[in-house]
Amino acid sequence: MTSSALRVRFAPSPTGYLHVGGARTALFNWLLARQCGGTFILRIEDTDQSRHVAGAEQKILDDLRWLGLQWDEGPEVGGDCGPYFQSQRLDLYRQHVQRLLEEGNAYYAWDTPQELEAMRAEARKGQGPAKYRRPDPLPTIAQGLAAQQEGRAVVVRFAMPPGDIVVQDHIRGEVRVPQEELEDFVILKSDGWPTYHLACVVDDERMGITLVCRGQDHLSNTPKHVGLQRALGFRTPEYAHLPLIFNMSGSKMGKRDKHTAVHEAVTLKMRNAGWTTASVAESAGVDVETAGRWFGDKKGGRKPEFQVLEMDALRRLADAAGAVLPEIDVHDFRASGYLPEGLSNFLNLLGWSAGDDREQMTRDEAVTAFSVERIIKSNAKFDREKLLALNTQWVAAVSSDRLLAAFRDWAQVSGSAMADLDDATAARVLELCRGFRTFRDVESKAGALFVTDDRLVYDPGAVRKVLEKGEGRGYTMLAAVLPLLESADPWSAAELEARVTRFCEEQGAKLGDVAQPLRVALTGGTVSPAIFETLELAGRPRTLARVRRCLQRKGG
RNA sequence: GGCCCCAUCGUCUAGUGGUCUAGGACACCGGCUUUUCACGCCGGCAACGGGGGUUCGAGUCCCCCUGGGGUCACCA
Repeated sequence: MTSSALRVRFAPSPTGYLHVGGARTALFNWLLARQCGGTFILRIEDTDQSRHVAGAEQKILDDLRWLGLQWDEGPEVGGDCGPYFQSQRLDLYRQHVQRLLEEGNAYYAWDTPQELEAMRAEARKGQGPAKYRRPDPLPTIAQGLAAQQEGRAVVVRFAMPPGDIVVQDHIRGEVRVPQEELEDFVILKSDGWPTYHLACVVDDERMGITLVCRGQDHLSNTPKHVGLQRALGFRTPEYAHLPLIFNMSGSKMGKRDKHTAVHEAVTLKMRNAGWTTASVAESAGVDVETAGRWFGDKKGGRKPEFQVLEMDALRRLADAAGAVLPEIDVHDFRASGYLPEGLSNFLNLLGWSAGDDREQMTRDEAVTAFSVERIIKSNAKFDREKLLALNTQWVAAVSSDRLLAAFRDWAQVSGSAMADLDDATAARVLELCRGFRTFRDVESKAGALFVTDDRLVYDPGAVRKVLEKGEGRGYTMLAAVLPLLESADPWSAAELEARVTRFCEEQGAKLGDVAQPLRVALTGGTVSPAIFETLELAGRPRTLARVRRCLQRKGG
C-alpha cells in the first residue's frame, strides 16, 4: 500500500447529508491516497431512485470540501474514468449484466414479493440460512424476456458460483464465508437499474480501484462482490473494513436520533403544556394525520413512524418544542461551530491511533503517521465531550486569520446575526471570547451585543440575582456609575476601567458589584467577555441606551 | 435465529510473552487562577469480561463461555 498506483474511492449515496461515519471513511481513504501519492476518487452511488434526496450530492461535496477532503477524480473535477455518477453509467452496467446472462452466470427471475417472503419464512423455520432458492432448471433468456412482456416485475440474479469465499482483509485478516451462506442476489432491478453490488463491482474495476476501504457493514457484501469479480474476469482489489461508530448509548448514530430527541421534547410538551397532535401538526407544518403517525400512539400500541417527517418539518417542530437536534451529520457540526480541524482530528482518532501519545495532529502529520495496519478492529463510541475538548485545543492553536475565516463560514451556515460583522469587529469578538470551545459559545457569549436594543431579552434569573437582590443594590450601582460612563472620554476599555475602579475604591465595593449589573444591562445575562472591553466594543451609544433602558425597567 | 466480526479505565486508546504495582487523553472529583462564563494549571479516582489451557512467565498465544456489534432487500 505504498505504491503511487494506489487508487481509493469514497462512494456515498445521495440520500442526505454527509454522515460522520462516512466522513471518517472518506478521511481514511484520503489519507491513504495522500501519503503515497495515490489517487482519491469520489463516486456518487445514486442507483436508488426512490431514496434519492434532491440536492444531496451537492451538500456532500460541500461538506467534504469543508473538511478539507478534496478528491482527485470525481464530480466537478472530472477524470479519465468518468462519469462519476452511477446514474450516468447505466449502459455500462447493462452490458455487464447482459454478458453474465449470456454466459449463464446470471438469470432472470420474477418471483413476487409474497413468494420471496414465503421462501424466507420457510428457510428460517428449517433453521438454515434464509437464502434464495435457485430454480432448476434456470429460466432461459427467452423466458425471462417473455415474462417481462407479460408485464411481470423481472429482475436479474447473479448465479453465485460454487465454493466458499475467502476474503483477505487488511484489518480483519482472513474472513471465510461458506458457500451455503451465499445466495443468488439481485444485480439488476425490475426498473432496469443495477443494484449496488453490480454497480460497485463494475465501477471499482473500471475506475482501477486498488484498495477498497469502507465500513464494516459492508464486510458481508464482500464475498458477493468477489463472486461477481470472478465471473466477470475482474481483479479483486485489496480490502480494509473499518470498525463502526456508535452513540455513547451504544445505539447506531443516525437520523433517528434527531427524531428521538424531538419526540421526547414533544412528549414533555403534551404532558406539561397541553400539546396535542394538532399542535404538533401546526408546529411542523404538516397535516394532523402525518403528525399522528409521526408521534405514534403508546396506548394504541402504534409505534412512531419517524420517516413521515422531512428534516425541515422536524427542525420546525424542534424549535417549537424547544428541542436541540443532536449533531449527526458533518453539516450539523459545521453549523454548531466546530472547526473542520477539530472534527477531522477527532474522526481520525476514532478507530486509529498513531501508536504514541499524540492526539492533536495537523493534517500533514496525520498523512505521515496514518497506516492501515494501525486501524483498530473494534467499534468505537462517538464521545462528544472528547470532540469538544479537541475542538477547543484547535481553536486555541489555529492562526487568527484561519479562525476568522472559519468563523465567517459558521456565521453564514448557521444564519447567525454576527454574519454581518465587518472583519475588524469579528476579529475583535473572537479575541475577546478567547477560550471558547465552539463558535456557538461565541454566539452565546457575545451575540447579544449585536441584536437590536429592543430585541434584547433579559434573563429573569440574572435580573433577580444581580439587579434586584439586596433591595435593588444592582440597580443602585448602575445608576451610580451611569454618569461616569456618560462622561468617559475617550470611550476606551482603559479609561472605563480606570473610572470604574476608582469608583469602586471610593464606594468600598468590589469590581464584581459593578461589573455584573453592567453585564445584565448590556447583554441581558450574566455572561459576556471581559466587561470593559465589552463596553468598548459595544460603543458609547449602545451602552448608555441599554443601561438607561435597564434602569427604566426597574420602575416598570 | 443462521452466518460473520469484535472484546484494556465511564469513553477514545497505548500495550505485538518478562521493563504492567498497565501509560496517555476526555469525562468525573478536589485544588489553583479569576470582574462573569469559559480557557489554563496542579492533583486524584478509574480497566485487562469469566473459565480453561500453552509457557519458567500471559493484558499479550490457543479453546470454550459470556457480552457487544454487523448482516441476512428489487437500500446502499
